[in-house]
Amino acid sequence: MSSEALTPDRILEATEEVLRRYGPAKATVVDVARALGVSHGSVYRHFRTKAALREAVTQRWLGRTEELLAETTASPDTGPGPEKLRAWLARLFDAKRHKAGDDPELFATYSALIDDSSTVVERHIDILLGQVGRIIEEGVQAGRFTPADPAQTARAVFAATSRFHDPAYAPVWSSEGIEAEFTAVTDLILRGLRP
Amino acid sequence: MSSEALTPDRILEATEEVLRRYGPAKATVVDVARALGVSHGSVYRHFRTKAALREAVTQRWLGRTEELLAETTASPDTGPGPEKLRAWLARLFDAKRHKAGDDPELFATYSALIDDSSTVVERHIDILLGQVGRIIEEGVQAGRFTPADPAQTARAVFAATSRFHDPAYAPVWSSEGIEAEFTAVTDLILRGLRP
DNA sequence: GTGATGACAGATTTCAATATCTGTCAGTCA
DNA sequence: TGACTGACAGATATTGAAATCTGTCATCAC
Repeated sequence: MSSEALTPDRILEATEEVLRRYGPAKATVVDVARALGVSHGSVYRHFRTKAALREAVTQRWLGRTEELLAETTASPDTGPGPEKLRAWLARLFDAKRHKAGDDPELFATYSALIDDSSTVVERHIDILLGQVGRIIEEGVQAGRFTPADPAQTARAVFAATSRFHDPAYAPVWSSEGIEAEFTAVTDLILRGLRP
Repeated sequence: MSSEALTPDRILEATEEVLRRYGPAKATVVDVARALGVSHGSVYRHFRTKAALREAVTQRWLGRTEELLAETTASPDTGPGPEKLRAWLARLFDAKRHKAGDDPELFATYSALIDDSSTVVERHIDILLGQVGRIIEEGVQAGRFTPADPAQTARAVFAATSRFHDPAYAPVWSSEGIEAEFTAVTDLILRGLRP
């Protein structure tokens, strides 16, 4: 029926659209197939299970944030160490907050998907931890951070800022003093990292 | 029927027992009344709604942790500032971890109750924040912490250690490197607080 | 009069019948 | 030949009728 070949990418595009429309509870593989004008059997040719399809679309969503933050990680515009780490954390918080605030339903949808895609989430966190680790390493080499194991420190920084990136806390991201709280926590961490 | 007078305390005792037996989804006011050998109308004489009963039993549960930590807060055994704050955070983590690990079902039960007792939880957090604030104040006065607004700093410390006291993270409290992670985060925070 | 009861209305939950969905695969079509 | 289809079995979700629960209150017992 369709003029274009059926590719994993087109299926993911359609899945996103169907999830946006029906939400995670109601979206079915049949819906996705219908949106593409094919039978659901064809979708199963590209994704072995519905869970695999959901994971792929979740990975894609998380990947966008990873790419955005990779820019900050690689950018030479912000100085090494404290400036870059602060910028990175602020950008992560900002990205999450906008995802949650701009389209709460879609955010809730992906939060639900995330709850049963633990492998994908672990991969995502590993990538973010890698970025933080590199920023810390750079800061240590520039003499702006006290020397310490970058991976371990990255984990601590990430854990200490959970409140500002873990979707479980999304409800408080729009509350009154959240910006001040973010600044207070970030300041505390950066003070803890200085030589 | 019963030999003793029906008091709020006896009702809370029975409610805890019923919750332990049936879980939060199945426990009914009728069950509580049956456990006490009275009609459910009598329970409503002491608690206006089932929600009020649940909140009271939740408050009681959280209160036990508050009392435990108040000991550490008031104790002169640990030195002021870093030592006391570290001891307090460790004890909080320990208390939560044991609650979660020793009786996972009961912990899940109270976690569910907590989800719809936001007022009670806010009060609980305020009390804990007050304790941390006092420890910080004491530390500042002893010259062991850098001067700063104690309430604001307490909030930051509490937020930065969420991973080790928020029930949402209970699943990771029994994982491999959690102790090392706790130490890393605590070290980072204490470094950030020093003068 | 104080404290407890249990019948009751409306709200909520349970349960089983019914419908829909997932994942497979033999067969179709170009 | 290789992408695609659609009928199918077993699993999961929906639905609505029946059962249970919450919260009230007229009445009872001491």
